[in-house]
Amino acid sequence: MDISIGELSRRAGVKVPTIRYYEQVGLMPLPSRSEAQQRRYGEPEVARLNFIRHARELGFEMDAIRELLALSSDPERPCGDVDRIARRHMAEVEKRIRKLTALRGELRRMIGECGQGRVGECRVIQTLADPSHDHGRLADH
Amino acid sequence: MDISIGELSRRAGVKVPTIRYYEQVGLMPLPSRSEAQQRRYGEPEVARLNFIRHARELGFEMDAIRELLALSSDPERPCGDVDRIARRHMAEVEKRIRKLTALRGELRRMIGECGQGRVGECRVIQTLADPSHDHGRLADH
DNA sequence: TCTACGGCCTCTAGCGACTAGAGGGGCAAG
DNA sequence: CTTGCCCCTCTAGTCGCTAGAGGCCGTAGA
Repeated sequence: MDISIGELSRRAGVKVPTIRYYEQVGLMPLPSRSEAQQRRYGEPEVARLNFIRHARELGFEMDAIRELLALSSDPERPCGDVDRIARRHMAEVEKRIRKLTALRGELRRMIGECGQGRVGECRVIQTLADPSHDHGRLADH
Repeated sequence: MDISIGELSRRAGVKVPTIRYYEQVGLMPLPSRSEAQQRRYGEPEVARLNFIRHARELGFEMDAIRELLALSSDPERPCGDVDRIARRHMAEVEKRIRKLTALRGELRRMIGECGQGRVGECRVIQTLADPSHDHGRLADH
């Protein structure tokens, strides 16, 4: 117990300002304070912050992490909700992969057609200037 | 000629506030104005905005688009720079695809292990709580 | 004793690429 | 005369942080 924010940072692999930010947005609880008003944490906070970091690394959004944290606090609850959140996120990831793969294809084609001549005949520029393409809404990466 | 911002928006497939934003950040030029101070555009602006939209759909960042626009204005220049920008961008896209594919793999494994029991035994929660994983820096999508 | 260092504190602003909203003007049709 | 539509400017919000200013506190070395 009685861990400073710096040590929590080292133990969970999350930067100090990020921890304070998580506190601000309610992902981390308001910690107790030392006499000099410094934050003090314990093992539960280390675990919680590790959970958050790992979920962020897997690309879960903060709202989803909030849900997952709430769900994980009740071990008796059936884990259908957890599963649903994870599947929803995976569907998002797969969508982004499809989108990026399509982009890569078009970029590859475009670059392959560039004959290294002058900009006036450059296929890259011409492709970009051609208004007939439409890839639906602007990309979300 | 003498196209309103609304018609430019329709012709290029870019929302009106976005056009004004592009003007603000210097991607689109300051247009001439009607007597009532409304923006008036011509064909060159339609082409330029289409170029921008298409490049954005391909995921180019605004700085890269600025460069591409500058390069495309000189047809005599050899297009090595254009090619370099496009290749750099494609390398970025490929990096993101690799990252997301790795994430998908881990999500799939995690979800596959969930026995649909209670949260207490849920593999999804356990995997997230396990601090031993480290995927390097937090994901950039 | 002075001073440098490191860690902690709060608060504010910035990133990219928009999007949303407030609050208003002007013009044509019904 | 009112309704609706298009246009204007300006400000603030999105997401998940990150960077910086400015300051406190305690210790260790010269």
